Amino acid sequence: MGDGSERRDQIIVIARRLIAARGYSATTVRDIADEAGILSGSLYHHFASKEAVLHEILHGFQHDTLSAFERIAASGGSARERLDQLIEHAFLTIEQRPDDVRIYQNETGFLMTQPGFEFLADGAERIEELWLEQITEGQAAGVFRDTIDPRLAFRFIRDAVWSTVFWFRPGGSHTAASVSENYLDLLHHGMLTVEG
Amino acid sequence: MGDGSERRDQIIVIARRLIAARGYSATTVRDIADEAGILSGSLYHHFASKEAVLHEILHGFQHDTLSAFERIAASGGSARERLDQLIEHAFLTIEQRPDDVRIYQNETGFLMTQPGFEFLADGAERIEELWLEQITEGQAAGVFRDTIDPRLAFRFIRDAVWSTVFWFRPGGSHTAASVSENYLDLLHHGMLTVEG
Amino acid sequence: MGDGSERRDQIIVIARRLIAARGYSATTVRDIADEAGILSGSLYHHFASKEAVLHEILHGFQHDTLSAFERIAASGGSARERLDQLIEHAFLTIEQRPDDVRIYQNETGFLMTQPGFEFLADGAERIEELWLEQITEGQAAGVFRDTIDPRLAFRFIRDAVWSTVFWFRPGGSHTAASVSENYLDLLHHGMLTVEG
Amino acid sequence: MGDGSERRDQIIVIARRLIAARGYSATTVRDIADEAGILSGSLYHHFASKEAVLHEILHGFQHDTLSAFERIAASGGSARERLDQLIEHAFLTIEQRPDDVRIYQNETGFLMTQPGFEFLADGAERIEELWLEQITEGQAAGVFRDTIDPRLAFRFIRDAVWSTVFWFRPGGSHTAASVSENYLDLLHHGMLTVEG
DNA sequence: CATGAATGAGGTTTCATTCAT
DNA sequence: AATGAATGAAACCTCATTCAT
Repeated sequence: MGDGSERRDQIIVIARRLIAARGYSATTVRDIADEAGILSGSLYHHFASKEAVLHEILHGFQHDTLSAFERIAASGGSARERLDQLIEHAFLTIEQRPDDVRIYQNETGFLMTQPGFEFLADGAERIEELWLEQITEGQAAGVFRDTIDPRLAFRFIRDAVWSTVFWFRPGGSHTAASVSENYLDLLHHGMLTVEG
Repeated sequence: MGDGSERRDQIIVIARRLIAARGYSATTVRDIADEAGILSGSLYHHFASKEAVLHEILHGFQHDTLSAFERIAASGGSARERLDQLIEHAFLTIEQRPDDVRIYQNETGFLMTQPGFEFLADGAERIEELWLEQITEGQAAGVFRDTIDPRLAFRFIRDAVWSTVFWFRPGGSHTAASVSENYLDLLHHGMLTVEG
Repeated sequence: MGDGSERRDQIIVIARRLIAARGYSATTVRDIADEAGILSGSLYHHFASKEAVLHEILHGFQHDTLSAFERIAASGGSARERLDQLIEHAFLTIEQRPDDVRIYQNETGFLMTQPGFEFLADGAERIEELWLEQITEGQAAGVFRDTIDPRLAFRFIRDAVWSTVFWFRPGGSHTAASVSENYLDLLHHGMLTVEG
Repeated sequence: MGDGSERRDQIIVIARRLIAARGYSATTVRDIADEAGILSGSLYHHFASKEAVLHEILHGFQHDTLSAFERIAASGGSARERLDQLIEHAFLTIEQRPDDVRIYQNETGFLMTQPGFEFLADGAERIEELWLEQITEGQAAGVFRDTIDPRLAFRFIRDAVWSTVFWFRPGGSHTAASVSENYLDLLHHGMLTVEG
């Protein structure tokens, strides 16, 4: 178990879609097996448990996201550029892997304390570190205003960005890029005009 | 059924706490009844179903929140002042009724399409109208920058604000008021300094 | 318990209608109480149990029916006239007390062996005696053909007659009297014409 | 689900016996599972619901009965012969499948209006057509007396015949054949002697 | 690899009944 | 004579999981 057979991959793909749409606890092993064209018991040849499927989805997603964030945080440029890139990458991820993001957003809160899912808390902490670095560095450099608590700023940004996954639908009046651009504009300059 | 007896209220209070903590589908009727000191079947003397408990919690919460928003939207002052008050009221609500907010945030997405819960979509739409009015009015008045799509702005704000319920813990280094203040500062002026 | 208060009578009337329509076990104490405008628990001021209501309905009905049959069996006239009268009385009862008949037909089979409902078997036996008397007497008198087992004849007649309660609807193309007349015609002369 | 495994068949056999004896609503899923030597939940591996078991029993029975009736109605001979054969087949069915007949007699009235059981009303109507054809044809041919409403005649016959299932016990003083013979004698010639 | 059958625990709900007030 | 709250048993059903074949 752990090697990537075709069936295995197929099951993950199906599970991802269903769990994203209905939630983990409302998605049954049988739902997944049905769509894969096998019996629910047969699913246990590929995964040790229902939780193991969720584990694999979340672990894979967090690994990829964290890697990308590490890469950006270690890249050249200014703190402001790096923060922008982190945000842009998040919007890109929402566009490319919306189901993963939805699952992450929905299930992570409850799971973080569950045995076997400690990696979620660790990853969340590491992500916070990486983003915070940019904010505090930018404040130190005088490019970000320092009247705002950087921890709060991080959370405001993180939540606004990732939550878009629940309402953004490609094919509407906005692309992921235009949503990203709008958000960065708002974040950079705020809502008020100079006169306001 | 529908009027408020003492037991009924007590059950609602318990259910609110448990559902906020574990999620609706992971909270069992027995969990609720156990904490109320009655048998699970006895709960059906007070409520027609498990769903009816959730309905009452969400309906009550949405009613109160919407009323407050309507009042603010209809009050005097500038669009900017009203938007600030909407946001401040949201933070206040998070402080005073965190369980209601958590349930609303967690369960509303799936429930909105379920029969009997249409009021959730209606309410969400009305809230969007009320907030949008302030944003577009502020943009028309030249007090809010108009390079940002007002719909996107609304959603960015809404999600950032309400999501704080998942991490804000009173008694830490921040009060609800200071979180609110920080958010308004960030929203008004953005992250960048004038030089940045 | 046992005296006839107004509420008591009202409950019996309601129960009769509901049990006839849905069956005893599918009719709940709450169904009955609801229609009576009281709470289900309050019903126990008037009756010791749900079964007691059924008992009263069936006992009363059987008493009345048996009395009438006894009276007819003891009346003057020929055996044939008395058998006709028994049958006519049954059709009359179906017209006047259809709910009682339906309940009797539906529930008696299972109940007959239940403690407290032994009177049903006793009454059924007595009724069989009374009807059989007429048949055997008629056969002895040479007015009824004696190639038919009188016990079988009784049951064929009884079942055909009482079963009409399940399909006869007054206000249609037949009255209870015309149904009765048709049945007696068929019973007396059979289906075949003299040539047939 | 729908094909016939051994366990499935075994469950049907058990359910048939229990439902015939106690009635559908008084027979529990556990009763059935207990006799099959499995847990009540395991029954749902074979059937979607308790109702589905009943559906299968009734549908199968109605199908077989209707087929036989159609065959007889389409066979050669006179209307009188065909009516006799219909009646004889009914008595044969009572002897061979008494549980099916009992269930059909007991549950059909209430079920006919329930979703999923519309076939019961359709079948009952088709059966009425088939039997009526013989009666009206016989009347037209002058072999059946035409003073009797054929619809009433059908119902009198149907009810008398099928109701025997509730009292006929093989091994007593009568066989199914002798009961059938007695009924046909009564139906053909009526009770009265020529002198009567 | 998959099936088919089963487990066992637990879920929501129903319902006749009791009883203090 | 009725209420309102509760009981306790049992109902139907779900679901993750196991395992012999």
